[in-house]
Amino acid sequence: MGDPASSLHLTGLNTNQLEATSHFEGPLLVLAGAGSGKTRVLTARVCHLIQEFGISPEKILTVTFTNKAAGEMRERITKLLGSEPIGMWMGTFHAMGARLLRRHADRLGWDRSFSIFDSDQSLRLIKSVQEELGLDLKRWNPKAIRAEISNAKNRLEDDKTFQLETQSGSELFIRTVGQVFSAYQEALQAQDAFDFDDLLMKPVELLESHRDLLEHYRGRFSFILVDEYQDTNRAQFRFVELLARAHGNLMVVGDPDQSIYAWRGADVRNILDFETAFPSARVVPLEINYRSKELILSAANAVIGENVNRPKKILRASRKGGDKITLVETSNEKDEAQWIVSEIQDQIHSTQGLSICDCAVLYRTNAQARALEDAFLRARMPYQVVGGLRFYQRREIQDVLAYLRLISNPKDKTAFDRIVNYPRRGIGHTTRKHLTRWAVDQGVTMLEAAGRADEVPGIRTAGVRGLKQFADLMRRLSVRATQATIGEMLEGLVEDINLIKHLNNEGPDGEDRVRNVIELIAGTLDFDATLAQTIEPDEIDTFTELDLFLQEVALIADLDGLDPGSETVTLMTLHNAKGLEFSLVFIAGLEEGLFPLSRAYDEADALEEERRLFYVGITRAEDKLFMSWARQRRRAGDFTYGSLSSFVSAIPDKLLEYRKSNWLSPGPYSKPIAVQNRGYKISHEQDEAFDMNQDSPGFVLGERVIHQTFGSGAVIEISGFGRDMKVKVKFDDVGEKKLLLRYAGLEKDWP
DNA sequence: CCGGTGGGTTTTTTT
DNA sequence: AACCCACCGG
Ligand SMILES: Nc1ncnc2c1ncn2[C@@H]1O[C@H](COP(=O)(O)OP(=O)(O)OP(=O)(O)O)[C@@H](O)[C@H]1O
Repeated sequence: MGDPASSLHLTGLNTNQLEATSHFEGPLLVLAGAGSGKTRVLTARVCHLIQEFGISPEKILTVTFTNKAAGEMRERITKLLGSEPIGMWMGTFHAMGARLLRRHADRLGWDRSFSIFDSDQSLRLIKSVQEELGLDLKRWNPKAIRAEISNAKNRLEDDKTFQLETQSGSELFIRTVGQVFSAYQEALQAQDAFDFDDLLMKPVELLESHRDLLEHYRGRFSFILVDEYQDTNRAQFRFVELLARAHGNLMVVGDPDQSIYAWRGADVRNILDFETAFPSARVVPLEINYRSKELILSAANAVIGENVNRPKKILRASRKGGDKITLVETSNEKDEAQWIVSEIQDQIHSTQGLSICDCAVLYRTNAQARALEDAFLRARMPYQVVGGLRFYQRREIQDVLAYLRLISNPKDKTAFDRIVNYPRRGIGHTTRKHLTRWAVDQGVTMLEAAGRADEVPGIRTAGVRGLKQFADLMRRLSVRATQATIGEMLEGLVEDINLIKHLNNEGPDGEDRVRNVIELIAGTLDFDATLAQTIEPDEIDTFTELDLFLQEVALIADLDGLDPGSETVTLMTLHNAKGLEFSLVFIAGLEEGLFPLSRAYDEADALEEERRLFYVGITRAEDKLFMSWARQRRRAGDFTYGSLSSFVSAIPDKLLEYRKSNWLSPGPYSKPIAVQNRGYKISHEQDEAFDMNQDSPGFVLGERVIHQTFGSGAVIEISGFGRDMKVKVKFDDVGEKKLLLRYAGLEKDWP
């Protein structure tokens, strides 16, 4: 045992926190509310295991929600211990899965330099599979199919299981998904690729089907810790269970009230039933919130108390008092954004030591960031947006990365398809068709076929030239890849294909794109695989730097880009805010229909999840919380008229301070509302929205209707009202669909 | 083969 | 409003 005086990680912990931290063997559940120190305890326990119980770091596996969280935790641990926990595996489930697969993918029939497809690439592949199967993209929404496949994988159902379970009695849509699923999975394997969900599902398959590996990793990871356990799905549970079942040294930490990912397969029962799954579990509650002022916490508790479906738990504030929560009514989203910006300015001026990096603006949908950004730009206040369109998802970045992927994995047909004609090489639809057919016949990769384009029947000379040119280029790049660093390679690539010039010729957005590409190169110049923490010292030679670079890039999450030290206000969705804390928090867009989102009205579970999201938002605030809503908001082209979110009514009046924006409470210098609003055109749809009942045909349950694409069917459910009115129709051919009445263009079907 | 145009669809949250 | 796709003329 270490010297107690050196046990830095224990200082300041309360009794329960200490109990959890010093727990040694056997299952441990820390189920506690927001800001009670769950993450801190988990960090401390890792230190304790190493320092007090003498556990070697390489025996420990810690799963966090983001890579960023993993990095920060590693840093904290290093500080607390005075040395780095070398050999410890720490990261997201996806990163751990990828790491495992890098080592053993060959056992499943994949090459170890497999590609990882992000959701965009999955979608592309699904579309191309659909095309091959002759499934119309309009009628069978590829995104819906992707979601269905993704959910299945998160339930650990592979294509065969899925088909078996849905073969009989299922609607046509589901059976179609099954069909696409199989072809999609086949295509993935054919090009040595895994999608995001495979990174969770395949490791389970790997461990279940290979006893020796299971034994090995069970022995290796004698202690397993999982943060944010309330948002794990079935595949993740199984992964943990496989490794931890035998020794039971599993610590999970979470808060059922912060479960906000059920929509992507997370199952809160994982944490609720933990004691059933691991009967000998010790349970430690944490009941003191150290983050938020008492007043904020009271509001949070009142809000979450409205949820029926939850285990009650205690959460008391250690920080007494606090300012009232400011609730501000604004005229529209611009007004709201301006109000927020000027309030931040006021607060910074009036509060000693407060910096703009202590401020965060949270919202329900990414689209809301636009108006906020405008306001911040105009006020010249620095800000950073987390999420939205990611850097690595931008077209020009993906184009460049596709070149790298194809070098790393020549079978990656999705990458090939993306870049074979970018920049233009005169290769079109027909050429591709011939080439694909020939490649399949000969059993060679597309790249090899391109190199032998002159042998392929049916391709015109221009096409042959283009293909050979492309194959040559790739050959040169591959040679260079063996000698140069990634940064150097990228520089060479950009030069070889004249990318900068091409982008500049593209018009107004070109300059931005050029800047992005240059930023990418700059970022790769100092990429160091050993620092990427993805390999063990003895494996360095087994993986190429390129593979690891691509892997890291594929797994980057929105939040990983967040720079907490920089002098900026942070703008992000409520989902991204989970686990973070800020002195000042603004929750924007608190309108009925936006937050909670109108789509959540139909199901009680969905509405409760929205409410938990609100709870997460409120509990991010340390000192002061602001909430705002707008009477009028532009959403996707047309106007919506909102009222204050019903969520707010759960907060006792005495905790709130009501305010109005300048536009709404005209001071001596502000213009009257009527003048301000004149800029907005009153559209026709707006009137429609107001008297939907008169303008749109009223449908009744059981009524027969006809839809342009889906054909005829019967109305089986009606929900929502006004512009949000929805009908569920059971179509004769495509099964059940929920449609937004104002888009659907349904007609009555008179017999 | 390419680029422009126009029509139709979409609106949630993310590893 | 923005995006994606299909179609058409050069
Ligand atoms: N015993 C303690 N004394 C003082 N401060 C503490 C104590 N325990 C935790 N804190 C502080 O409380 C804040 C919240 O801790 P932490 O993030 O670990 O909570 P959490 O339960 O993981 O929160 P959430 O569920 O909201 O993510 C942190 O700023 C942490 O430093």
